[in-house]
Amino acid sequence: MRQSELFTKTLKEIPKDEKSKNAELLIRAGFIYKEMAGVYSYLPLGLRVLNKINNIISEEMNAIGGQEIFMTCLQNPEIWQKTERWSDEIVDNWFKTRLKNDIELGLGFTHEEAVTSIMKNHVKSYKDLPCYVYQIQTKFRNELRPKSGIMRCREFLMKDLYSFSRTQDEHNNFYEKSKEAYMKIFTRLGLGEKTYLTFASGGVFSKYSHEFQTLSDAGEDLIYVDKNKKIAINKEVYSEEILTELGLEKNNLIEEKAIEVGNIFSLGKKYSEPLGLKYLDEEGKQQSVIMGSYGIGPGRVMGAIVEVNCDDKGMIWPKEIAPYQIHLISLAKTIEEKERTEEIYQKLLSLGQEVLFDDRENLSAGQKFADSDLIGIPLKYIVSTKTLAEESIEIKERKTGETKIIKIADLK
RNA sequence: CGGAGUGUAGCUCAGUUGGCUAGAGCAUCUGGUUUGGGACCAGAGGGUCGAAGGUUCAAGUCCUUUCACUCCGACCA
Repeated sequence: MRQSELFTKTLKEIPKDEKSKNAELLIRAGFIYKEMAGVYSYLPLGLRVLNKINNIISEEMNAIGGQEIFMTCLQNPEIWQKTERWSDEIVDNWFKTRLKNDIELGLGFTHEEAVTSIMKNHVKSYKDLPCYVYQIQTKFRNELRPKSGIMRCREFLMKDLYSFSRTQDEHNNFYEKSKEAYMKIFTRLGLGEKTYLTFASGGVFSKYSHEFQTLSDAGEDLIYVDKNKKIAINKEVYSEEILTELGLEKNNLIEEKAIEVGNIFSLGKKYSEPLGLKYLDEEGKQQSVIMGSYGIGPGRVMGAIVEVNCDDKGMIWPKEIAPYQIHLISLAKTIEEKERTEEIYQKLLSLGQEVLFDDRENLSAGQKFADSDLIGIPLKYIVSTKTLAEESIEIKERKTGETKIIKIADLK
């Protein structure tokens, strides 16, 4: 991508109506646009990152047997009435709207009811189970107070997987597999070291649920972390009882603020029973399906990555999700130098590299470097009179500032 | 939803006890000089002063209502 053709621009100043680091940097770098509080659009650079996050999540969900679907935002009240989640007294963050004929609809804040209805058409026999479906789709939650930039929105993307199992053992088996898949995802996203499996309140059908919490001062949750055992307890369930249950000692725990980047729940028959999702077992008896739900918010994850990986100059993207791998910065002056820089760009493209090419004219080196630092692409490839004279390119790492010189002929 | 704060150019802000044609920096456009860490000179375009109503000879400024945004708290199935 030629930066001269990229429609987004960078801002020098901090937007007044954003205090969170993630929104400040993402807006300044032109990754996102704030439509209103808790509602953000993704611009080209931001969308590239978001898509890469989604791809990693999809790959890991596919790897444990997930089948991708795409459900609707608009929700039929009938199924939600069956689980008693339609009422505004019980669920206080519904967005609701109306058809022309005045019938009420909802904008989905989660999809247990919807997915269970779909599965009723397809799950009939024990032979159809277990089954795992997921989607990456927009959710709407009428939050009283959106905050923390893109980390707590009224409209946001969510990966939600739903598991359908025959027995509790079968469910538990998948539940454990999902924990591993989640840790793999967060490791690939560059959050592995700071992300802890965290015990949290479970709801009706299990004692605990599990959250994945990334340590950060920008977080909204307080957790107690055992860094050696790589485990944490959310303050909401912290007690003497859980300490003994998990074999943890008070002295080894540190209180930390953290961002909830994922969570997994055992749902039991909470939704399958009221909605009638049943199958016939080997003996021809009807059984209710045992369910689980597994969420990750890709937008929130993107915000968390910015919070955890930035410095006073801007963002620092991990390689696998950077909008581009290489920021080719042209400091060429003469026409001949510009042509040779263009050749380098073409060569990198032909090698299959993802390159943002800063080919903008009449900008000082300082401006280009400052923009590059803000955008946070992992590697700068700097081409100037000096480097061209030596048939070389200077490579500078965004994270460490380390530089090295390579020959143009050695590009790969 | 309770508390606090802020709304003036695309962005960040100034604007005195109400006073004449509402300003600056950044960004944008033109010309020139620059070119390895956010350069400089000259000129130009860009405003329903968040909105509605009111007081006044006169309102960005005072009053009433309202909307939006930020932060703290509550909430987050």
